[in-house]
Amino acid sequence: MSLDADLLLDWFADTARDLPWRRPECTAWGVLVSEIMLQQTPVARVEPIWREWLDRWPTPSAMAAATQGEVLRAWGKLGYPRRALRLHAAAQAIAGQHGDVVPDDVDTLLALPGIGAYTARAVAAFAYGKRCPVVDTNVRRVVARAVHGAGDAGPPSTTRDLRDVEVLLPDDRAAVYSAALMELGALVCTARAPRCADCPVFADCAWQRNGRPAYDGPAKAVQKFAGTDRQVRGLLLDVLRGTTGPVAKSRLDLVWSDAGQRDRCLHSLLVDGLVEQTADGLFALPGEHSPVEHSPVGR
DNA sequence: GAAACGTGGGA
DNA sequence: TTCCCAAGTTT
Repeated sequence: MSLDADLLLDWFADTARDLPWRRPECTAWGVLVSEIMLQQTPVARVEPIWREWLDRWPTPSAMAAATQGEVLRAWGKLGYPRRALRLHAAAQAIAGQHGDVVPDDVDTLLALPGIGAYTARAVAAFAYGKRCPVVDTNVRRVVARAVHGAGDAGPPSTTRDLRDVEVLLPDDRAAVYSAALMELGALVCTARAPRCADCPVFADCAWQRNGRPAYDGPAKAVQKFAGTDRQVRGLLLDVLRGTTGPVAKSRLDLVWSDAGQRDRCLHSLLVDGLVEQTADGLFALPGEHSPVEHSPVGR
């Protein structure tokens, strides 16, 4: 059983959001930037930052010439700032080794930093029209329901997930079909309270035929945030983003009362390359000041 | 395969 | 207010 491609494509043509990275004039670089930003981050928060980035850095080589600190500041509060560092590194690799052209094949894309199974195929499909399965959380949910008749997707398995979608892809317009599958999951077949009355493939849906059973897979782990290192790292980085020059450790000490956790987080940020210690012992975003050579983190 | 990794909005 | 969730990748 499969999902009617014509119904889905017609629905997509009528209903899809007019997102800037879907416009025909958007470059492959614009698509890549959008895909990295959209990893775990909602469209509404990505769109304004994406516009700033494409205005400021319209090509991989333009971004490659920026410092890491500039990139991290421009990333702002999108979250998971290592994505910004990896995108910067990817831009340098594309500029230096691929003639400033975003690669169009999945394996070459996979070799770039920050690009995994989803993003590589999303770029190949959406920027270059390749016929390859593009599987994100939306697609996994749509397939779990409409094809397998389950209440929701179980734990991810890249091999199985790719195969599940591969067999659904039509021979032509496969890239648009993938975009439509994602859009369906984002707008109609949502995690909570799906809008089945508006679904273009309602008639094909195995979950409906099954009597809409509840999800019966293993419980999904809920991520805590308050009090975690993730929160503390975010607070530390936010200080450095908001200042022009390097800051003293005493300034960073103000963001969290637990000294042990605070120092552990600062150290991990240094290890991750998100923060640098300057020659005079201050702390700053990387790439904008002469860094200390050998002795990290004083106390 | 599990855990770590930011942030904010909607229910 | 608390909890869930949002176009994942890396180790």
